[in-house]
Amino acid sequence: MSTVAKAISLLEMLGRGEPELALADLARHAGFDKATTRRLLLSLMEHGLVEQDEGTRRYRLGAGLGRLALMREAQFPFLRTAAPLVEALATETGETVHLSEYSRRGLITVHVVESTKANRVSVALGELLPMHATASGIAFLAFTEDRIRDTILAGPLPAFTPFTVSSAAALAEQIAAARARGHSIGSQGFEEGVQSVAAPILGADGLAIGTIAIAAPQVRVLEGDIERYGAGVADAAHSIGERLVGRRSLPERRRA
Amino acid sequence: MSTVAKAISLLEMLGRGEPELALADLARHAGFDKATTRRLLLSLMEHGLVEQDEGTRRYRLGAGLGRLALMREAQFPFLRTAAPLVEALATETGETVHLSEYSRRGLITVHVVESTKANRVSVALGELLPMHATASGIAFLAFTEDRIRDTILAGPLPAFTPFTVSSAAALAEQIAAARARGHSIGSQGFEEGVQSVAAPILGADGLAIGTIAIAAPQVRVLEGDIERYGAGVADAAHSIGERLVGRRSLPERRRA
DNA sequence: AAATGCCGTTGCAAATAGTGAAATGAACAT
DNA sequence: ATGTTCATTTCACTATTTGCAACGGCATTT
Repeated sequence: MSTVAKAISLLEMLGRGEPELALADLARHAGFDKATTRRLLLSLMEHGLVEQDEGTRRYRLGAGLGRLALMREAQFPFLRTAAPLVEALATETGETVHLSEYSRRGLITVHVVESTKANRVSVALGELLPMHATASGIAFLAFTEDRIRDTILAGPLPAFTPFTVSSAAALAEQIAAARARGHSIGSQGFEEGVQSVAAPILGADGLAIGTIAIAAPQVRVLEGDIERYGAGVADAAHSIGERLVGRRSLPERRRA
Repeated sequence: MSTVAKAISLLEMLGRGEPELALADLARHAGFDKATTRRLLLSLMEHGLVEQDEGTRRYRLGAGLGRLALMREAQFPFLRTAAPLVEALATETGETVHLSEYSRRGLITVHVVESTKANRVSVALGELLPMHATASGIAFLAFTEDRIRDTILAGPLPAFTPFTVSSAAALAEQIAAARARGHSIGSQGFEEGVQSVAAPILGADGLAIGTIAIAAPQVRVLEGDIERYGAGVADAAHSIGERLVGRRSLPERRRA
């Protein structure tokens, strides 16, 4: 395991769970020596990625992360571009709408507008969505490179509910259906009683860079809603993709 | 230089300037070997902190940074708490209001609401504000630990304009005045023709964790405005501090 | 078309940086 | 007071990281 990987795993550990962690806890959970852990944290603190409470000596994520995230957003305004469409769709449907972006580790929930109804689906910001068990994941897989899709199909497919699609064959089928349809349909794959619909947001190369999804309590999803929602997410995803590609300040690619 | 520090310096390099950089450029600017640079980038990519364009093979900041930043914001909701107050102050004054948070490297601009007037002050999101040359910096230094203040006073004080306070003695005086007044006043220290006023946002321990500032073109600042703005930022900063400390979901500290 | 230059990628020996056990000291609980 | 827990420091050891050099692909130039 590379030193950099260790440092990053500490960051993730600090992100998940308690707002502040003590050195000993971090070392124990990470499986590193206390001395090692501290040196890594010191390096991270040096650059503002981690902060230490002066009083309790405990560690937390630092403001430098926000800075890097802001700079990325300035270079590639995914959230700023997509947020208005997410909000519009939420208003239109009255259900929870969430936006996610692809990263190596999975789909990251970057924006959520929750339904105003009492019985609603809640999605945590920053949550990592499993590729095989969510509508967003399926929608993404349907429009990504073969390499990524194959990796998921080959890997483990843990079941989160009794309804999770956990065979590679069944998953491949769902992906193919989503590709043909333009949007995916997820039924209680990640959380019981939740029905969702998602569409891929395509980048300049025609591959998915994220997804937009509607999630609703199953009991509220009536005849025809799925189709309406499907059209809704597909439209929104399309608009986001177009705005993103148009606004791109990136120099043109070599190969298109 | 630790490996982790090298990796982070690559992140910062990717953040500053061009949205995407080639391996050779990164290696050249960072002063690392091409092979080393690539291996570091590979580690960062593994965790989603960096992404690579499939076509051009160039690197950019990754979505994983946004994830970590979101998790931090969930644990310590600085932006969410402060943003409404920033907006209110901007509406009230009609001038640009910006919010910054302390990090090891300096004050990070995390939120900006620009004036709607044509002649206005623009502040870039994610920008690092120099401690000695901005109203925000002075306000922060006036309410932080001696250690941090002394480090700045001992360090270099580069002049950004002919008006930048660049002697330690003069700076110490400004800091003392700001502490007595409760807010700081900056006059063309960072950018010519810009007048600004800032107040520190205090954390649970009574030390500054960030600042809120109003920045206006000097020509528009009339008799009495400085005092009004000073009271405005001080009030806003106070409200933010109280909400932040109150809402804190952190366990109580050992030492108060 | 052949050649040149640039870039990303890979392999390998040398060396630097990272590692872990143990000791120290400070804070807290009993 | 005493014992326990935790952060911090030290130091010899080892493994990871490093940089050179060579390779192959791609684009532009001769």
